[in-house]
Amino acid sequence: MVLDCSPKLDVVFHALAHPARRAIIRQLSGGERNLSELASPLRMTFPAATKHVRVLEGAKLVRRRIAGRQHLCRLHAAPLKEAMLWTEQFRRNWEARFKVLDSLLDEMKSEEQSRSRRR
Amino acid sequence: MVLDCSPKLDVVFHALAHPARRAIIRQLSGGERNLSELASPLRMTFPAATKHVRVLEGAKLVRRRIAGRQHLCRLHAAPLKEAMLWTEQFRRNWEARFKVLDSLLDEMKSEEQSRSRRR
DNA sequence: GGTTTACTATACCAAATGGTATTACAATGT
DNA sequence: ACATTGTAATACCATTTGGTATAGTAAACC
Repeated sequence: MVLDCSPKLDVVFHALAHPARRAIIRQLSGGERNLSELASPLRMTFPAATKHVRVLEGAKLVRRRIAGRQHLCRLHAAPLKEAMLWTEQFRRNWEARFKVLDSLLDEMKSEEQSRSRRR
Repeated sequence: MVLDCSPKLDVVFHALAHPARRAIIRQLSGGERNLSELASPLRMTFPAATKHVRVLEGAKLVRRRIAGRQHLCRLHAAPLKEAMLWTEQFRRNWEARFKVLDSLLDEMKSEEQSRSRRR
């Protein structure tokens, strides 16, 4: 079970709670970018933009490698998965036909398991 | 496409970025609760707890109805779905076998389309 | 060598956040 | 009538957040 008190979830959800940081994530989903490339589409100063990148690094959503004078960032989306798993727990609360979906989910799960057994 | 600049996502992700609020959501996923019930398991004063409930109401995640002197809260999980849809966009970035999944997704999409054409 | 270029660091600010304590009020129980 | 319960409202506090301006460093270029 995904615990509510996970400090990871705190920082991940907080990192996602700002449009600039979500825009950065979207940019990085297209591949590696340096800080200038990430900052330029944002309507703020460069230092402000790099602060947002630091927040994303704190949430382990972004990793940075230094190449000469450029700082190249890449997305590490694994924490997003954990965030989604927490959210997923409440799917039945927004899904009207949740019984149908639950059975479908179970079906897919068992199918997945039998597939991995065959491997 | 789910836009990064949606103010809804801001407030929803922010609402999720606190363990107390996630605990409240989990409690409410089990059904209606009044404020005292929500506050008692949280390690904080009552006013602090009700502030968190207000934040959740601001994110449209919680609705309140007043019955006598009790304020009964219920979960309205729909905004969680939107948050998950945004996150879902980056599934391929954490999923190793994303090509397999993408083709599966396309398959489901075209199946869905042909179903809606038949309707 | 000197000038861009890419980025960091620091200081500073206003506003929001997360909490407390306290007071007040209305509905309920005895 | 009175005490208790469930909640609101206010004031207050420390800390964090999101931004700016400015100065500084280090690599690349002419």
